[in-house]
Amino acid sequence: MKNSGRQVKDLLYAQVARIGKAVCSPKRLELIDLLCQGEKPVERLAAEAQISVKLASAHLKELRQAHMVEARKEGKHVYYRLTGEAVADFWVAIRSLAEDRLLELRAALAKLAEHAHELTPMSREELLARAKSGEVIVLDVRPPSEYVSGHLPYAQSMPLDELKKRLAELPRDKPVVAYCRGPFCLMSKEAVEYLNQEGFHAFRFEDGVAEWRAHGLPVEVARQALKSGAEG
Amino acid sequence: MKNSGRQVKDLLYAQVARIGKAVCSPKRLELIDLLCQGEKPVERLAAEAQISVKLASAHLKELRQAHMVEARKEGKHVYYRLTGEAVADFWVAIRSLAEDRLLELRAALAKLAEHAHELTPMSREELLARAKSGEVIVLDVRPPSEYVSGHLPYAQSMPLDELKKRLAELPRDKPVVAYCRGPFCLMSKEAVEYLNQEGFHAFRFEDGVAEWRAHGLPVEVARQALKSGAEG
DNA sequence: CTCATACTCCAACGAACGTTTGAATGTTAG
DNA sequence: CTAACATTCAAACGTTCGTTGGAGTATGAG
Repeated sequence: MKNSGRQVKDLLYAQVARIGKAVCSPKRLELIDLLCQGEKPVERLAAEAQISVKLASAHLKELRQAHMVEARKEGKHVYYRLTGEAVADFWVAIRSLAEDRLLELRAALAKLAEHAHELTPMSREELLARAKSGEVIVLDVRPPSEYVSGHLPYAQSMPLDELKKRLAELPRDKPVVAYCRGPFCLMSKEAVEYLNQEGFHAFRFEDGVAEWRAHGLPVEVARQALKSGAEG
Repeated sequence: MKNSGRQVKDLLYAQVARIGKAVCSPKRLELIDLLCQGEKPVERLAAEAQISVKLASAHLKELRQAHMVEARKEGKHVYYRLTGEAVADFWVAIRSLAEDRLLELRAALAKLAEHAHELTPMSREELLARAKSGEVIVLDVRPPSEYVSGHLPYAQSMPLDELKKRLAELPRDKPVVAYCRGPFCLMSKEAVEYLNQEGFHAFRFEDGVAEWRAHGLPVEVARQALKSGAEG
C-alpha cells in the first residue's frame, strides 16, 4: 500500500519530467521560440536555429513525444507547429522565471539593451492605445510569413531585409516602435539602431507575439499573404 | 556580426535551459513540490521523497545552482526553501502543461480519483465562501509544520496520522473537505476514503496551497506552532 | 520508370547525468 | 579537546543524451 503510493508518485513526477526533459536543451527552446511565431517547415527551423536538418528533426521528434509540437505533411514538406497556446505561454513562463532567477541572464539581456533609451518607454496597453490612435507607428520586422500567422494590432509588416529600401514609407515626425520575435531576438534591435542612425525616432519593444498574447492582449491574423515577394 | 548574434542567442537559450535542466528529473520535481509546502530540512525532504540524504543533497545543490531554492543553516540542520513564489507558480504551470499534453498523466490522475464522487464539486471561490460561512469543514491533512507555514483560509489542521483518534472533533452533519499537498499527493485521498467509510460526507479538494495561491486566492499563515506534538 | 527533394530512422561516438560509495567539513554537546 | 551528528564534497559506476554520418521513406518532376 505504502509502496504502491510510491509507484504512483514516481509515475506522476516522471510524466511531468518529460516536459522538463523537452525544455532542458537550448536548441529545443530555440525551436519552441521559433514555432511561437507560427507554423514552419523543418528546413526553415533548422536554418533559423543554425543547426543541421537532421539535428532539428531529432529535436522536433523529442518535442513531439512530449506532445508540445505536432507535424502536418504538405507535399514534400513537413510543417511543425505548437500543439496549443499553452505551450507558448509555458515558454513565456519559463523564460520569465529564468530572467527572475538567473543573474547571468539578466546581465546578458541588459547588455543586449545597452542603449536604454532605445527601449520602449510604454506599457503594452499604452502602446496599443497609441498605435490605435496613430500616434506611433508599429513595425513588425519579422519575415512576412510570421507576420501573416499573427501580429500585434495596428502593426505593419516591415521585414528587416526590406527596411533599407522601404525607408520612404515611414514618417519622420512620429515615433516608430519595432518588435520582432521576443526578448531573445535581435532583429528589432538591429532595425532600431539603423532607424535612429537615419534620423528616425525609433524604439524597440521587447515583446513578441507570444508575450503579447500571454499577457491577455489581442493578436491580429492576416487574411491573406502579403504583396512582398522576399521570404527567407 | 552575424556570428556574435549567434553567440548571444546560444548564451540566452542556454541560461533558460538551466531552469529546464533543473526540472527534468522526477526527484527534483518532487523536491520542489515538497518545498512548496514550506521550508524543510534535508533529512525530512529525503524521507518524504524516499531517497537517500546524500542524493537529496545532490539534487538540492542542482536546484540551488538554478537559483530555484536557497538554504538557511540553523544549528545542525540546513533548511531549504523556494527562492520565491514564482518558483511555486512555475511548478503549478509545468504540471498543468503536462496534464494538458500528456495523456498518460491524465490517465494516471483519473485512476487516482477513481471515485469521482469523492472530488469536491465546488470551485475555489465557492469553497472559500462556504468555508467562511461555516457550511463546510475544511481539513488540512498535511503534517502540522506545513500547516503552520501556510494553509487555506478557515482550514483546520488535522494531520493524517491523528485523524483516527481525533474523529470526534468533526461534525457528521456537515460536508468535510480535505486537501493536502496538491494533485500528486495521496494523503487527502486516504483521509477522504477513511472518513466516508466512517459515515462522514467527505470530499477531496485537489489543490494544495501552491495551486490555491497561484490562482490568486489568499493563504493564511499560522502565528505560532500548533499544540500537536507528533511531527514527522 | 528514374531522379531529386525533404525528412526520418538507425547506429555510434564522446559528453553529461543519476546514483552510490567513502572521505571531509562544519556544528553541537560534553 | 573529543565524540557524535548532519551535510557536503570527490570519485566511480552504468545509463542516457546530443550530435553526427549513413541508409531508408515518402512526395513530386520529368
